[in-house]
Amino acid sequence: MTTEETVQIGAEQCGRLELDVFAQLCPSRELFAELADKWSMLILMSLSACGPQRFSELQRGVGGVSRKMLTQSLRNLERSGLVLRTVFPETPPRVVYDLRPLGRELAELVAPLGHWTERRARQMLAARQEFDAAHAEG
Amino acid sequence: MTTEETVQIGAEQCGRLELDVFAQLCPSRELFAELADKWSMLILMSLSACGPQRFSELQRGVGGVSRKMLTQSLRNLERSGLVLRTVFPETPPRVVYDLRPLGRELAELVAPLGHWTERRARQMLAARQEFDAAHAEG
DNA sequence: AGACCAGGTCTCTGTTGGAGACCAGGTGCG
DNA sequence: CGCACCTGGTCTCCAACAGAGACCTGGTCT
Repeated sequence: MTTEETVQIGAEQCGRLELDVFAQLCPSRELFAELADKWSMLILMSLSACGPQRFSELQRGVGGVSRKMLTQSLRNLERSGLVLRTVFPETPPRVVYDLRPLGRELAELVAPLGHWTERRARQMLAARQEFDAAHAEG
Repeated sequence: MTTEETVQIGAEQCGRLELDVFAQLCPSRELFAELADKWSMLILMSLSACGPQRFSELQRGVGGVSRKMLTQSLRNLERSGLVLRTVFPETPPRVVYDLRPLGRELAELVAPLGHWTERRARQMLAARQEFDAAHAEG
């Protein structure tokens, strides 16, 4: 099976019935690429762990995220129906983000990923040191 | 900055002992950022679903990945102890990648994410259309 | 001799992310 | 009155990064 065939089959399948994240042209791949991103995942985790939050709270909660990326990721999540954005027309303005059912579902799959990373971090860091040491000589 | 320094600073930022993916300078954040990436996740999913694979098989399996990114992602996964790379000194050369226990553990958390995306894709695409329609006028 | 194979690396260029300035417009402060 | 300040963004600029495609290695086949 050639690469072109794979892509074509993937596109056809996605156009008709099957959705396949492995297929470059499948819409589900686009969605997956958007969700399989550190900022999107950290935002979902923060909303899941701490409940509804304002823009600035999220920025503080997700260390190191720029306003630009926070805005962009939140827009995407909102657009795909994972997050609800509510504006309170006060002054100064108040905007609150919360998970919608779809987002809550996803957050429950993403959170374990964060916990796993924390639990296994030392092991992975040790592996890195070993790898780096082994490849320093050669 | 060495890994040691990073760990120390990160540890301080993270409250001395705790690893916290939300903290910008925590080593676990760096690991998380590396894993919360579409290529890394798709590679893990492919290895988990289809077993050990050669470089070119992975490239065919993970639609749209460039050799550069495939190499880079595989190196990272190998470095962190998630993936095992085995070279068979034949001609032409044969290189096989497989999951190590740590990688298999992670793959079992990542796979549901892919399946969820496929299962919910239509719903998310519908939400997008609605969102785009609502924002087209305004 | 020349082409071909796998599994990369190198170079160049277009896209993306981050830093920091700017904006709206209502409020308190002097 | 004039001015700074608040939030939740947007705009601009530059550095970093991802992708496309050329090149490499070195052994076999024609």
